Order: sequence, then structure tokens, then C-alpha cells
Amino acid sequence: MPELPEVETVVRELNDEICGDSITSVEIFRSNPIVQGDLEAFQNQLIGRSFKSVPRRAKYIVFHLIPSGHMVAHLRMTGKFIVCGSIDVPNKYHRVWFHLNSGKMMIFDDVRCFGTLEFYKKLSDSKALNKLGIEPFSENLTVNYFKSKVASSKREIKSILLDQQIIAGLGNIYVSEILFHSRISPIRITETISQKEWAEIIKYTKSVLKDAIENNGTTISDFRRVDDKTGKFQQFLQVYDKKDQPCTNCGILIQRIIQHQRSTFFCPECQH
DNA sequence: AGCGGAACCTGTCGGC
DNA sequence: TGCCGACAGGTTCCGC
Repeated sequence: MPELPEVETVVRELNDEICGDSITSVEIFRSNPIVQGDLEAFQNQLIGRSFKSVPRRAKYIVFHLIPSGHMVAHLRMTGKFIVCGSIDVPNKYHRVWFHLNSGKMMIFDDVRCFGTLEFYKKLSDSKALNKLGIEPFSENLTVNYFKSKVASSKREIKSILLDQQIIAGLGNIYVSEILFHSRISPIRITETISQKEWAEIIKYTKSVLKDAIENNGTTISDFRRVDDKTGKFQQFLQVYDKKDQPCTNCGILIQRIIQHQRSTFFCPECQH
């Protein structure tokens, strides 16, 4: 589920579903390592607070609460939020249940238990959020921003685009896609990227994410149905998970390589 | 300071 | 059928 477009979709749905509702109780079925620290404190800080708004910051979900407080969630690889009517029995992967005043429940579900839930009285206390670079849709994402940050970097461009401290929100799937559209090889050393190429990267970062958000909006708009990997979302990908399939542009077979222990997919003919 | 690699968990899939 | 290794959309921490 979780790259920026999916998180954006979830956040939009959560805003519709839970804003104005308040938390009456919190049941934790498995905390480690999802909820850090004192579980009772975590529960007590949430109980009685209501949801004011649920924005996204990079791939983090921020629940702004009243009276003032903030729950920061990260879905990592397999986390999900599900909003549903009251049920009695948790399924195998339900980790936390939030019972709401309306009678609904918000469920945090996570197969691999990589996801995180944290409560902050002051949002500025979140080290993770403080470290993040700028948003992909930010006006401040310019050629000059990249040049000032990484122009002389010897790292591969894929590594730069995945670096959340530089640009926050891109994940493994979309970096492959963005570089394909930009016609730039994922192994290019960053300092060799020209002004014109940076402009392409910025352009396609925005357009690929925008298309994906629109796409996911239709595929998983009803996120209470637990289906992540279906429909238009898959069709929209040009290179990710397409090893040995013909490039949609030139017909040469897409290659898969490993960079920093993660798969990268690219067209050796179109991307330089 | 900045980088690459291991670690955190559990499940699925393909090959033998 | 069963076992085993490779792999999965992310981040943090540790050592060099």
C-alpha cells in the first residue's frame, strides 16, 4: 500500500471518515515494534481526544487532535488503516483498534509490524518529521534546489531521489518510474546531471505522482475493502516489476538491477 | 559528515 | 508435497 500516492489516498479517506469523531478507547493487540514506549501513556493520551484533521507529510500520516495533540503514523511496507463499523474479533494482522464515539472503529492493520504509531504533544518533537526534505509538490522544488543540495554528489541519482532528507515522499516504485519518464539512467552519478535533466526529473516527479494519486483515487477509493495491489495502479506502471518485458517506448527488454539492496527497473536503451 | 549495509518482521512465490 | 532461498512498496542504526 504505502508510497506517497497511496498515503495521500488514505489521508483523504480518513479526513472524510473520522474528522469530528473522538476516541473512546484504544485496544493494542500487538505493540512491538509498532507503538514505542509506554503503552498505557499512549492509550491515555488518545482517549477523549477528537480528530481535527488528517494531513500527510511525505509518507507520514499526521492526525491532528483536539485538545491539542498529534498522532504520527507510518505504514512502512504493509501497514493499513481501515475504518469500519463495530466488530468483536480482531483478525490475525489487526495490531491496534481505535474505538470511536460514533460507533465506528479505526483499525491499524500490519502484516510485517514495520509500521509505527507515535503520540506527540508538540509536533515539533518528532525527530522523523523534522529531518524531512521538501515535498515533491512544493514550489520550492526547483533546479536550483537540487543543484544547491546535491550538484557535486558522487552518489547515483536513484539514491538521491530516495533520500527523504532531500526530497521527502518518493519510494522505490515511483523513482524507477520517474527516471524512466525522464530518460535518465538510475546509475547516473548525480554530479553529471545537467540543468535540463534536473528540470525533466522535477517535471516527471510531479506528473507521475499526480497521475498515480488520480489512479489510486479510483482503485482504492473505498479503502475499507482491503485491496492494495489491483486495477489501474498496476497498468499505470511502465517499468517497475517489468523485468524482461518490452519497453513501451522502444521494445528493448526492461532490466532489473539491485541498488542499495533494492530492485531498480529501467530501459537500457531509453535511459542514459 | 556522509555513505553503504544490516536489521527490524512476516508472508509469498518459484525452483528443485 | 516440502523445503529453501529470494524477495517484498521503508526507515533507523551502526560502523567505516
